[in-house]
Amino acid sequence: MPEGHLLHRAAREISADLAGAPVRATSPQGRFDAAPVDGQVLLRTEAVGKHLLHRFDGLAVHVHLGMRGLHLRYDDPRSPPRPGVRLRLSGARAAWDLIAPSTCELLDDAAVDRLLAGLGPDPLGPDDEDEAVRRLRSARGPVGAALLDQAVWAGVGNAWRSELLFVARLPPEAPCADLPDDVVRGLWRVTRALLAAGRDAGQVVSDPAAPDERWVYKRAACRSCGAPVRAWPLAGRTAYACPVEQA
DNA sequence: GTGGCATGGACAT
DNA sequence: TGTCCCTGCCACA
Repeated sequence: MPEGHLLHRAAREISADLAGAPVRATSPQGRFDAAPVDGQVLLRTEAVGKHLLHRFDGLAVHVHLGMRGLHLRYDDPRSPPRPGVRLRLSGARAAWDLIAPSTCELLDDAAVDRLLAGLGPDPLGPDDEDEAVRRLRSARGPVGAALLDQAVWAGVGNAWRSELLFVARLPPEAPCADLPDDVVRGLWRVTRALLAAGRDAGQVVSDPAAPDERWVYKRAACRSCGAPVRAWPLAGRTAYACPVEQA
């Protein structure tokens, strides 16, 4: 379930467990060469959008979970890994296993810079509101496509797309170019607030008063007004919207 | 037990 | 736009 808020949560937890000390880095599965960082001090683990970076001196392990990847944490760093673990990072307090990522690779600092250069502002990163607004308003096509474009805003995925656009009462097919500046600012601010709540809760939170509920995502009826939710493919993924409140 | 789908993205077409 | 990918979950049988 890897949208940006969960990567930020993982980064926070991995850093708390492992950063500041040498880590053991292995690939039980054998599909990743962990030797260059094995025994090195993990400076920090950070998330940028949906990307995770384990930072070592001059080198980083870049992880992207894709749709199916996951992390497993073990209190006992000696716990045997399950089959298929691509990367295990272990320290004195815990072990973190990476399973089925779409990307797990070593990057030098220049390659990290290139990666980051391709990403838009992260709602869970430094608040770069003017740049965020500029990128969204200048995106081509509908706002529902722009929100999934990681070069526009980095970290929003399909569940957030539907929920954020509902909260902002915007129809997903509204052209970005037509959105007033203050509307986009409002969307950015609610995105920052809700993703932060989601990071802290470990799940999508689109209504802080009811953190387990969704407004429209994968629902048959709008949680607010009860109208039948509209679901259709938009930018390659299923979009959900209320036909009444997001008209 | 099996098949379809998915909170992702790269790549071919 | 379609397809594939080191999975997990669900519905269904």
